[in-house]
Amino acid sequence: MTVTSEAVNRDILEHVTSLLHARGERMTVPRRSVLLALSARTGHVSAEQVVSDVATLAPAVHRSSVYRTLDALTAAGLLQHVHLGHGATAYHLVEHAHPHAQCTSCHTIVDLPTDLLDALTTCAQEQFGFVLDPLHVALSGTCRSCAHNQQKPGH
Amino acid sequence: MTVTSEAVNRDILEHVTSLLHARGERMTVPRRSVLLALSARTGHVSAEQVVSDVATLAPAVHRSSVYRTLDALTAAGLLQHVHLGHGATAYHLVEHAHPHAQCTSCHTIVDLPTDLLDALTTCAQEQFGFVLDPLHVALSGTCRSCAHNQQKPGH
DNA sequence: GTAAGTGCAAATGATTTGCAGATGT
DNA sequence: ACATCTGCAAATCATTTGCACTTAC
Repeated sequence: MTVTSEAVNRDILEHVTSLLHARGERMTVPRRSVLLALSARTGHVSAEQVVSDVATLAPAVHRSSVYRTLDALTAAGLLQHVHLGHGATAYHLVEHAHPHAQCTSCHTIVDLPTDLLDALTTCAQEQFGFVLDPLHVALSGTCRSCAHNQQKPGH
Repeated sequence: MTVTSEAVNRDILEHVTSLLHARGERMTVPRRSVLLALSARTGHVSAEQVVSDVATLAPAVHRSSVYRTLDALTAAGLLQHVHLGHGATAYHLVEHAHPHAQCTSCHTIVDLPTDLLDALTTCAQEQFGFVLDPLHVALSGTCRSCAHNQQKPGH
């Protein structure tokens, strides 16, 4: 399992490196570390989460380089971010792309199936000419367990 | 028209005052100013927008009082806020409640009909037990004119 | 009179930026 | 070599908070 995931990481690194080169950009220590940190976590990660993960991988890497790397990888189309109502932006590799919803009470992020917003997207497009990007902001509401446990959601 | 809107404001103020009193809270200069500022603008306003509007109405009112008032009015159920992907939170009186979408390119906020997310809301509830609050975060995407003018949306 | 609310200044959290020096290709 | 990146420190933007003082009721 460990060997396999290392192999996967190596493939990812090679792939990303050539993508960056194609854009006249470079593979550097901060970028490598951010990629490792991101692929080590399955889901959505905040920038600060990446910062602290990277801190253990490569302590010399500065917080601002992490932010810049996140931007660079996003520009390269490898990364996406979701704006959460509460708190910081969450990042994830594009492979895991899917819509999200965040519980306003416990702040848990719920993953939604890719097609859940298809009808809405079509509708918004046809009726308003608005081309939705359902991945860019998390929906908001109350998750199953919070909905059961309480009447007055927070925030 | 001016007389009418003053009358409307007076009614709103009376209404809000009694609502606050019912909660053991008070009607104060900052709160009055914030209400006036909010009702003067039809749509969604950022906190900083309110701060600057209030600054002309009542210069002594401090920025932090505006934020606290915005919270208080929200807690009292008179105000709602929408988290926008780009930039600050937008506030609006509950009367104007409806879903929003923000263009990632020009950052315009588009108002959506109240029922547009009904199907999605039902679906999320039935399939995931997630109770959506479609008003709490703005959807994201590209507005009609930006979609026409370009292929590569910003942000 | 007294709790609720305020102004102020300082703190916070997330993110950005200018710049001089380091590094990938 | 030289442009791309980085580390650092400082700046910024939106918002919050502790505290002594006002004010609405």
